[in-house]
Parts: sequence; C-alpha cells; structure tokens
Amino acid sequence: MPADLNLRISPRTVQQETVDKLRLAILSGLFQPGSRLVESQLCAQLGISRPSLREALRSLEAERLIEIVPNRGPSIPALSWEEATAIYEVRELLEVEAAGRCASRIPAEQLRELERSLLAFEEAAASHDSLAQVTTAADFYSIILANCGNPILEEVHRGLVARISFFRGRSMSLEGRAQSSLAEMRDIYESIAAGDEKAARKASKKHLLKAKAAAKVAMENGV
Amino acid sequence: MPADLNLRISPRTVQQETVDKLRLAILSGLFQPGSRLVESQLCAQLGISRPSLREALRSLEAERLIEIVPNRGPSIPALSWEEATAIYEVRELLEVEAAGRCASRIPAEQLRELERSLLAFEEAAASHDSLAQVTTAADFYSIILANCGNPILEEVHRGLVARISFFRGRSMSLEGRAQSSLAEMRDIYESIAAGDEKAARKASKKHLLKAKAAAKVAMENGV
DNA sequence: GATTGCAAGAATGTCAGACAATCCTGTTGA
DNA sequence: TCAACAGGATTGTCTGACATTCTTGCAATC
Repeated sequence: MPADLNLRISPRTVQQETVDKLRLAILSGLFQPGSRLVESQLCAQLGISRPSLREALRSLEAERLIEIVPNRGPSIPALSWEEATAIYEVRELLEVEAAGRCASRIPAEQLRELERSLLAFEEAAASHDSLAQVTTAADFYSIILANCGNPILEEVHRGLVARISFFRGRSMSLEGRAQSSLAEMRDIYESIAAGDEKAARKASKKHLLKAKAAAKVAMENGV
Repeated sequence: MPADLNLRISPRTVQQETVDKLRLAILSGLFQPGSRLVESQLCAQLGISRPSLREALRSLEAERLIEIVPNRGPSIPALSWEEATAIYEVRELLEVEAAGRCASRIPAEQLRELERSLLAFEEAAASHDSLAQVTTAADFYSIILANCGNPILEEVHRGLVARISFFRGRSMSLEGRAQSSLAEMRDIYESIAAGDEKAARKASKKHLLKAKAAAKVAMENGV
C-alpha cells in the first residue's frame, strides 16, 4: 500500500462547513463591500452557535476575506484600487512563473484537461453568462497552477485571486473582454502544449496585463 | 486632517495577544515539529478560556503555522524538504522582485535604515549568536520588502518566511554561513544603494540560492 | 439650527460549564 | 502474537452569562 495514500476520511466539522459557505457567499458577492457581518444574524442564518461562527470568522480573517476590528466585529473589506493593483502585480509574478514551469512539465493527461477547460471557457465566452466565464477561466488557471510543480505557488495564488474576485466578475462583463481574454488564453494554452516555456511566460504576462487594464476600466466605470 | 491618518487606537484583545505569543513561541522553536498542542494545557499556561484559545488557533492554522486535524487537534507541522524547497522557490521569486523594485524607489532615509540593519547583521555574524543573526537578517529583508512599493509582496513574503524559520536558524549556524551570507547581503545593499535594479535582482537571486543550499545541507546533516 | 452630552439598546469580547463523539492506550482473551 | 475491548483523555459543539464598547436617538445648550 502506497504510503501517501491518505485513507483518513476527514469528518467535516461545523467550522469547516461554515468557512466554506461563508467564503462562497463572499466570493459570489453576496455581501456589499464595507458591510458589516453581525454575529447573531449569521448564527441564526447558518444555524450554528456563536463560538463555532467566531472560529470560522477568524479563519476568513486570516485569508483576508473579511476584516475584524476589535469591538466592531467583522466586515467585508472594501478593496482600493491601489491594493488591487498590488495584488495583480504579485499575481502576475506567480502566474507567469507557473505558466513557464507548466510548459516544460505538464503531463499529457493534464494537458488534455487544460484544453477541455479552454473549450469550456470558449463556450462561456460565447454566451453572456459572466459567472460561467469567471468560473471556467478560474478552472483554466487552476490547472496551470496545479501543474507547475510547486504547491506553494498554487496556494499563494489561490489566496490572492480570491481577494480580487470582486473585480474579475466586473471586468469580464466589459464589452469584448471575454473574447479577447479567450484569444490570450488560447495563446497560453498553445505555448504550453508546444512546451515552449518562454512563449508561455510571454503569453501569460500579456494576458495578466490586459486583465489588469480591464479591471481598471471596470472599476473606473464604477460598474 | 489627512484622511489616511488612523487615529483609532485599537485595543489589544485576548485573541490577538494569544496569536502573537503563540506565533513567537512557534517561530522560536519552542515546540518540536510534529508535537501536538493540547488545548487544556495551553489554556492553563496562557491563562485564557478555551473559546479564546481556539479562535487564536484558527488564525494560526490559516497562517499555516499549525495544523488542525478534526478530532485530533492542533499540532506543529513537520515541514518536508520538498515543501521547504517550494517555499524557497517562491520566496526567491518575491524577494528578487522586491530587491529590484527597491533599488529604484527606496527613499534616502530608508536606505540609511537598510545600511544600519546590514551593520547590525555584521555584528551578529561576528559573534556566534545565531538567534541574533537570524533576527538581524530578517530585519534586513523586511526593510527591502517594506520599500518595494507593493504591500502584498511584503505580506506574502512574511507569511512564507515564517514557515521556514525552522531551517533558517539551523542553516545560519553552519560553519562559515554567516560570513558568506554577510558578503551576499552587502552585494544586495550596494546594488540597491547604487540604484542598480538589475544588479539588485542578480545579487538577491544569488543570495537566495545559497541560502537554500545551506538550508539543504543543514537539513541533511539533521542538525 | 447646529452642536454637544447623555442614555438606552445593540453588538462584541470573554468566560464557565457541560456533554457527546472521537481518539489513544493498555489490558484482556483467544 | 494478535485482536477485541474498556477506560481515560481530548476535541467539537452548544448554552448561557456578563462586562465592555459601540451606535443611535433624544434632549439640552449655545
């Protein structure tokens, strides 16, 4: 029996469920940025006790998905454009690196998976379902990050992307953004498929810069 | 009155104090890797209640400084060399970028601060106090990261460095490591002082590669 | 009318105690 | 020797409580 086969069934605790539910709610924009989360209300809605909720909130605070100010409680942080820019810059650093590494080491099976996710995004881009666009695009990146050979890169990237999900939904719904995004992602895919590390980095960098620019436009339009 | 002047005095809560105390304890190696942290014991030692402790533990879990397995409780993760390598690689990515940016934008006052920290490390290197060496070296990086113009870069870097503190103490006590580390750091400082971005990146990269190699040796020696 | 001061209500920070579910360990029995 | 089991230890979760702090509306003052 392989040693790394983890047979432990990890029971899902109330706190884990709560973190997942709240994270999903935040990422899908259920709460307005700046709005406060009242513990007693959340307890009632989630059907859990206050200690369990507070543990979950501490986890989300450490992920920077919420802020907790002493004696004021938790709230959804309003991301400034400066912060978003900083995140995009670091994300670029990580994603470019991941794409480059991925080009030289992705297994054939995973490459097919990447192609599938590209096709899924193509379909979403053709429709006008911006939620599907964001989801399928996220899948595409996830596969790249998961195959770059560095789990930390993946972990950090996931954390950062979560924090700018607010902008990604809005920029994707800009006129023509989905289509040009598709073209850029196809470039990335083809560079990786060709095993061309340098091209993959270049394509990835270009994509990120355009995504950042689109996010800026979306923000300034105040969509 | 400037809008960004934060006059709010933020009261320190029990949970914050606890997170800080435990983090410090973990980083200074008070707990053996793999050892379990028993809630009731920690409560007694810290003089706090279990709910407060559990909140603090969730924060530390999200920072990846401890692991919490359902029904087994918190423990200090034993970092494998593969994980440490992955962290060193991402750290390299971030630190090289930060050094490069820093070279072209650090204010004169902060540059002097950087020089002071270099001198402090020099002093520590001359002594055989490896704790002082790690501390002063950390100060040196902190100043670079704080002046790279990207707070996210700094934040992510801090999180990663914390996780490999275990190795840094050990590698610094290798024969001659402190001295060669000093030479590398002086290179970085001088490149930054000269405003030479390219040289700063190069020097930073070289330093990181050597640090990683030293950490590997330290680990294999099983110090 | 605008501002200050105050008081009631709401929300948070923290604790104590409880109990079921799970894990760990040593003993017993085959 | 190995498997089953019993007991204690530990965690997951809840309820309830209370002091402290924040918020808000109203009254009083300039």
